[in-house]
Amino acid sequence: MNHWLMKSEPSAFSIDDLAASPGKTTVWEGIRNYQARNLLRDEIQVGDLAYLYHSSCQLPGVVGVMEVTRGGYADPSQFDPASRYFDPRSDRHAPRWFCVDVKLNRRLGRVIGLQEMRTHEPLRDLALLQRGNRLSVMPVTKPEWDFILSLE
DNA sequence: GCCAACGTTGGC
DNA sequence: GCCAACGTTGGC
Repeated sequence: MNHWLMKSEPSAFSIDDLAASPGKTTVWEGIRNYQARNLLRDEIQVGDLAYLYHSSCQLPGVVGVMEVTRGGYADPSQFDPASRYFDPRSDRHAPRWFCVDVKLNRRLGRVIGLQEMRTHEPLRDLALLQRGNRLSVMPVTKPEWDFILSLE
């Protein structure tokens, strides 16, 4: 089993949205970055766990744990002209973008903030904290995962 | 709202 | 294939 961190702007999709429908599966759609796409398509599998990270908000940080309920499949929104994620250049027979399904495992007791994480030596190599990182889906090692949980 | 750091696009 | 222009992300 692998561990991940997925970013979302809470104004678009937040932990509250996930918590509003317990047990419900959510399509993690709209990722339009090739590096993240490759992770969604090739690496992320059913049973993997992912931290939900709130970005571009008052207190950026990790807010919850999600579980992957379906591995990479063609992101339906790329074919939907009504979707903000529509991509007219994508071909149904060779989809350009992929998504996964997730459900909320649990909300953390508090936000593990970005600045707080920066102060901890065991998180020195955390992908999220590297300079200029803009990936919206990124790997988290098991030790990093456990350390972040220990901060709760 | 600012701006640094990217990624993407497109002319050549 | 290079690279300038442009668009986006995301912390502050």
